[in-house]
Amino acid sequence: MSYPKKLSREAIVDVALAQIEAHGVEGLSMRTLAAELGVTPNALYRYFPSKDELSFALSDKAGRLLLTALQDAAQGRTMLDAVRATAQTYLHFARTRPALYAIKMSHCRSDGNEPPSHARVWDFVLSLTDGLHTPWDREDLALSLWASLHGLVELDRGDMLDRRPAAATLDVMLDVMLAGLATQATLLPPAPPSR
Amino acid sequence: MSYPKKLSREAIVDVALAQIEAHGVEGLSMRTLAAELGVTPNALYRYFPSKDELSFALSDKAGRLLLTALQDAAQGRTMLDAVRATAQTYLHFARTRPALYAIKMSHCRSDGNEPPSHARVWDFVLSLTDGLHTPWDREDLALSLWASLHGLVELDRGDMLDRRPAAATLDVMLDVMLAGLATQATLLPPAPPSR
DNA sequence: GTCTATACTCTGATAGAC
DNA sequence: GTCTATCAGAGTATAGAC
Repeated sequence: MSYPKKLSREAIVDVALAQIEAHGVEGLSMRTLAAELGVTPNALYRYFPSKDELSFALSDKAGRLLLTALQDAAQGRTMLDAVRATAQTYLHFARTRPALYAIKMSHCRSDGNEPPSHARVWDFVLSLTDGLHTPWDREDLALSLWASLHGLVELDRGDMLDRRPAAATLDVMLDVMLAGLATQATLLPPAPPSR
Repeated sequence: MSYPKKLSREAIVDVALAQIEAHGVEGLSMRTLAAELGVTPNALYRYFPSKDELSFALSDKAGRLLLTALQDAAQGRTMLDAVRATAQTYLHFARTRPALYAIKMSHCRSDGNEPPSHARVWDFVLSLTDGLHTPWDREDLALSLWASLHGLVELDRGDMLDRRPAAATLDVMLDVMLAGLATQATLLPPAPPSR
């Protein structure tokens, strides 16, 4: 046939991810992406109805990469250690792959149904508090942890940390939060396997 | 002369702020802004060399509004109460004026010298821990608080709170952090005046 | 069904006339 | 100090070639 298939959703996503890691999230354009793929811009629209839909797919893929990193960090650790290791890995991921992290977080706003990878990351963060009994709501605790991590990442990205190393501030943040948790925790059982 | 003066930096900033509050940060364009001011787009470039410089000025003004709100909330309270009230006001400001908050936070990245209002907000947050003695670094503690607040705001904005009310999660977050602080605090003196 | 060609509208930004 | 004219680049809709 005359127009052999050149594209696929996977190929587009892969090249797009490479493009945002190389030139930032803002540096992704349908035109340069198409050029990189050796195709005219509108060919992409056979696979993604809009740039937003493409970004959604990128967010999903980035979320899966983040989830894997977090799971690896937590595996085989007791709960408190798992929280620390996960938090450090979260910060490290966001610092070393900022564009990936940014697109993962920038497209979670659901239009109806949540992105699968986003839900799975959230489930994982929530699972970090499995078996922890406190007067506080577990979801609120997990959200507090996540918010603190995300906020630190964002302040770091915006150079708002007053030239301090993010990792040191993270240590203090975790010290305070875990000390606060310990004041009310009635049970800290051995870690269930995280994966 | 043929072209009498119609504009000023203040007038441009005011109309631009109204525009982003009405249509979001993305909804601000030099063209619609100029139209609103009854002027052609390029007239604005006499006052701001680029859109980025304008955004910088908007960020600064928004930062001053936020600072005032936080100072009012803390005034006359003891330290722990001031922290809670400030945090709640911070969240409220970000939720009720999301575009203002977004532009305040999106242009803190300094190209050399920090924006004045950003520095003043940071000084204020830092001052909340005045007189608090713990083994932890005061700047790290203040940054942890700020990061947690900012993160919560961002998760809320992105609909990532799993349909929970942000204010309730904030309460838990503060409970945990303040409990953690209390385990190590050797001195919690009466509040110095916050303004 | 897959891709190309053309074109429309929007954006931020520049050059030079009045 | 503001105007007109213009540019380059973005997303994307439509029509048509194969």
